Amino acid sequence: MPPHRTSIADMARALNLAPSTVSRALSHYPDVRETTRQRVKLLAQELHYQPNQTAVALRKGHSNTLGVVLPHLTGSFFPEVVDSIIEAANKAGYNVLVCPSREDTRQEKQNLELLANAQVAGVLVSLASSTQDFSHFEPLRAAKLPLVFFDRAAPGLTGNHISSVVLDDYAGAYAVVAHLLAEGYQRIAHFSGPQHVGIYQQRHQGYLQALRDHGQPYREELLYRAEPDQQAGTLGMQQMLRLSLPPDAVFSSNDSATAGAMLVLKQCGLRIPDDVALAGFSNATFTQLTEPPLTTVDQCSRQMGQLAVQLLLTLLHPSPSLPPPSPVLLTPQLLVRASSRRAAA
Amino acid sequence: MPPHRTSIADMARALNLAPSTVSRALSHYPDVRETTRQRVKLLAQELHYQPNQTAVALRKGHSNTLGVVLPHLTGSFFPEVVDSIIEAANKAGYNVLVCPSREDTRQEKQNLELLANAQVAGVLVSLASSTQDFSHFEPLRAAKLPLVFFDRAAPGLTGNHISSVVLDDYAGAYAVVAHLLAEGYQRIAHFSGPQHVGIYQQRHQGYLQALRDHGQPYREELLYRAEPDQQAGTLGMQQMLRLSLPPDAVFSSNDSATAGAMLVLKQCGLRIPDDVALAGFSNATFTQLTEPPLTTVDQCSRQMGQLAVQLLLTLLHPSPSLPPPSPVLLTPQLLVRASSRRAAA
DNA sequence: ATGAAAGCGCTAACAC
DNA sequence: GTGTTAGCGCTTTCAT
Repeated sequence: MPPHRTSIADMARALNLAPSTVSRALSHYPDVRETTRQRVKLLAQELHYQPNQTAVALRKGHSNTLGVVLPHLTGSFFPEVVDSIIEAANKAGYNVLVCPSREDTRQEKQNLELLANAQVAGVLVSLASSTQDFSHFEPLRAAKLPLVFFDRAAPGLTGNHISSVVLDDYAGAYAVVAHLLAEGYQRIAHFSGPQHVGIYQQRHQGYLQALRDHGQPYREELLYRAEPDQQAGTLGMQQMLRLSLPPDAVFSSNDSATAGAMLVLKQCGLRIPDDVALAGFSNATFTQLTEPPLTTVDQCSRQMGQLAVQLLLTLLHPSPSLPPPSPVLLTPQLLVRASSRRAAA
Repeated sequence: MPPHRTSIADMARALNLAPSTVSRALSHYPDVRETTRQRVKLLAQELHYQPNQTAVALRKGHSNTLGVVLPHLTGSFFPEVVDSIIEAANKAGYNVLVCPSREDTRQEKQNLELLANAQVAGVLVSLASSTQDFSHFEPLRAAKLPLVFFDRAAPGLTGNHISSVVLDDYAGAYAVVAHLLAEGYQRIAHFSGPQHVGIYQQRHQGYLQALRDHGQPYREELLYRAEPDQQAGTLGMQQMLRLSLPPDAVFSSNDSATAGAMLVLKQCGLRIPDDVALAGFSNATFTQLTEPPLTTVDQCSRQMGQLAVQLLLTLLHPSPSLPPPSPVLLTPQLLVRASSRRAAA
């Protein structure tokens, strides 16, 4: 016979009680005689009773699961965020459904539908880089499904059941460029990403403003724009080296692209940071292990995941007195390493 | 009013049909008049009908969700495997619930219960390193819940609804050590992990056998054993350098530990591979970016994830004619890089 | 080819 | 304090 998962009905029968009483005894319902509660709890333990979460979810209208929609699981940033999200969610009694969108808006939309159909209690989203239009969030918004954006948020999408936690990318980028200028670098190139992605736009703006504030001209030929992966770093660096006046420093909006640039420089026999300084963004694991170690900006991945869950939990259990939580802006930390420290001149 | 998700009952009412007919029209049930099917499908599209998966799951006894239990999401191996698992699962119409055990058997057990309660269709598991006893798998086994182990499998746990895909760790380790010996290294140290974890045991055995087959003695002082992370690599390397006869090569059972060893060597002013050669295991992303790039063994992460899902799908839809799938053993590839290539003597 | 009815396991509203 | 009833949305007999 198929090994039977014991149900509330089973226990009710065995104890000569109504299913509702058993249910009440197991939950925090107050008006149950203490002896009854004990009898029920004892039997439940004996039979290893575990509630069928599917049934609970159907009854309650939502499950004990949170959905995460994110661009991908490559690099170290998103895996770290997901890990901390899951840790925080589990601690609060939630499971986590992970849905990578592969940077594709269509997939992102499909993931959101899928999560809605799975009756998740709430959703955590980091936008695909191809997403420019946010209409696929309307159904969630209409259904008032609690939603927290992390790292890549939809600008202007707000509401009582929506919040976000993002990095102050502008400040991070500004700090990098100010540091490079302070070290005496003069021609600072920037490898940026698609401009409709907020984080790349902000990093680009931080770069521009830092140049302006320090009286440096903006040189169009020192900007390279592409989805900032390792290949982009390679191509960008090659292009820069063909200039009649190549840059003496590169600030890349992503560590992977920095890695690509580094490989090109080494192949050309150029020294880092003597000939060209390098600085990136994300604090990827490998940045400490390269030669020289790479200057970068820490993205507070674990803190971001924890905060995102915390915000979502607040949205899930709204306090009638307290106002809905405000969006959170994390201040990133500049990590200066050897790749951008001018050797004593 | 709360925005109402349209249900089958709604559509039945609107079309003057029975819910059962609407359900049949939407599924692949044959005996529905074609015109009826069209009417239903049209309305479903108009109203953006999406089946409530919770209800489907409760009815069917299992959901369209797969569970993944794995040690952690750090490094690059597990994130890559998870990513490929999710990709393959989504393609087959399944969601994925990710449950890290943090290398803790208690958490692993709890995750398994949690997944069982969530009525997942099947489970993919990579064991926590602290797991030595497998009794917490008995309930799954008894419930005949389809189960596929990946990378770290439970030895001896088999059955009609259980399979596995693991790497030939023994062969990988053997290849590394054979390569080091061929390059002329004489005193090859090994950084291993907990011996009850199959993968570390196998890598250790491969190391020993390669030494034996090449007539090399086994020197106990050249073995360092610890959970092989970066810190272990640091400590292990420091310990080795204090020996009167330090090793001229280190084979670490994990790339992170190799990184730790590399940092120590650089601090001591020792050259890689001239003074000490390095080789690791996993093909972590950073191994190509260090100076020198690190020799390692590719773990076929994406292939492993895909295969694991494929096996699980086979278990989910067992063909009455075909036998249950055999465990898969993947042959890893040795990636020789500069960290272990003897400079021309 | 379609309808009626039952039930997956649970909880909440309403008796008493 | 406990029992009775209903219903979450779906699929699947069984009947016609």
